[in-house]
Amino acid sequence: MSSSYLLPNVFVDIVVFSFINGKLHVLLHKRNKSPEYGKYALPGGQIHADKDKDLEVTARRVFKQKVGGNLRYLEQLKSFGSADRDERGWSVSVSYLGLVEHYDSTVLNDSLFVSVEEELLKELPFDHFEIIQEALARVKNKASYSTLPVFFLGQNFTLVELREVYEYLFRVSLNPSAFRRKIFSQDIIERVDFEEVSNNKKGRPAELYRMKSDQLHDMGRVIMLPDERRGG
Amino acid sequence: MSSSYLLPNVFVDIVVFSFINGKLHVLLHKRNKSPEYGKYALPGGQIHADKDKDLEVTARRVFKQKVGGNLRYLEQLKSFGSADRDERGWSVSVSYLGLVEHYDSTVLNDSLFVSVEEELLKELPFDHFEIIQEALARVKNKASYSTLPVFFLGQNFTLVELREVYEYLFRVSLNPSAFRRKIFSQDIIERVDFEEVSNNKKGRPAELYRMKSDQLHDMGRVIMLPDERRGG
DNA sequence: AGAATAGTGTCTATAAGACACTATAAG
DNA sequence: CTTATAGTGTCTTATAGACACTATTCT
Repeated sequence: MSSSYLLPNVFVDIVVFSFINGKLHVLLHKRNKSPEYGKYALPGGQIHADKDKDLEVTARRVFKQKVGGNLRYLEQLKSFGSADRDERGWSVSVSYLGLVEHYDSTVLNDSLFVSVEEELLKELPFDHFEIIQEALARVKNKASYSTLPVFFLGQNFTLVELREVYEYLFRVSLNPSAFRRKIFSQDIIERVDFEEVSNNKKGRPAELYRMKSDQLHDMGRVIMLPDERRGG
Repeated sequence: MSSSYLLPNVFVDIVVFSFINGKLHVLLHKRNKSPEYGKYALPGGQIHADKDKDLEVTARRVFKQKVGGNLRYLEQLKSFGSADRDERGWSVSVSYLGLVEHYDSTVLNDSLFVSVEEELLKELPFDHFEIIQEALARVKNKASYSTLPVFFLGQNFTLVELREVYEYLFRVSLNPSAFRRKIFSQDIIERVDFEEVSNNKKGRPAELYRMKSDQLHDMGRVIMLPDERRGG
């Protein structure tokens, strides 16, 4: 029966990634409660039984309250539950993966974006480093066969911008010609005609594109990964 | 703080698939508690805070206690949590996906295997039908680019058996020649030399193979799916 | 004009699909 | 020998990588 066993604490934590200055960043939030009071950690919270219809609602509410901004993409990542991940006892973290568009500043509210390559992430409280690694693996895996990276960009984007996200994620240099062919062979993006200039740089200005629908789209395989894919 | 909000009930439920008589089956277990006492549902249970180190241990314990047998594969599927999935109030089901080898019988203990095409699955308690659909999607997705289907088969298997699992999952007819080429182009299986006969059927007996390691292996893409892949 | 960046055309290499062919068993 | 099933060889087709070429902007 439901009362015969100790109930674990349940939290919903969110790994929010953004692509800033050519590198992937993860959003951390300063804790306002003990334990680990005042330290930076993944934004998270508990279920409000009266307000939250389901887990995704909890995730969106936590993001809105603690961080704010426009979540371009959200999916459940994985649940982490064990006797020792939290000093208060058995707990479960239902973690979500969110993607947001590039922000000019790297600081907002009590939150900040930190490069995922930052060594200090290993010092995060609880198992939040492990959760971030899982989220990174998910992003790479999904990017390898889908248009996931468009959610790092604005509504309109250039093919060069899109290609650079893939190139960063997989540490490869993609052939511009093959990349365009791959993208166009699917019926997923369309030209934004009006106002086609995009840059304040030199050189030929790039054409602007946008997704035909805001959905994740399978592309079969964007690039060949040497030996990396794995799924959760 | 941990005490300021109502704690949801947390369950661990397992979707166990097996490939029996050419069709995918899911394992159901007769409930020995209310609610839904005596009805069939996914095998599941609660966390034993003293015995269970983490969620996967809980899943394996539940499987062992309620069903028993050799779990060839286990991975976390997804967590389902909402205010109304269980009449007792807010609850979270951390669900797992398990694969077992074909059983001769379809009945054991208080469990039985039911074809995933069975209409009656829609009548399962809670959101168990939805969980099964999610598990099915995961299996198909993962099978489309990996050797996941070997976990439906025994230690040794023939290429025809393996191909038939793929063919069933994707409702396609795969080219035997192309299939062999694909499998052998990866360095993942090896001949079992001794005792190479495999059948009591007519025709040329098939060669036996086994995985070189018991790990899931990425194959890039086994077949082209028309438009189906999606990930969780 | 020259530099810088964006986009195209085309050859080649690789892998998948089609399908006819050979191989090994039972009756 | 016939039938049934397993496995091979090879032609064709689709797609990815390489890379030279054209296009458009700025100074």
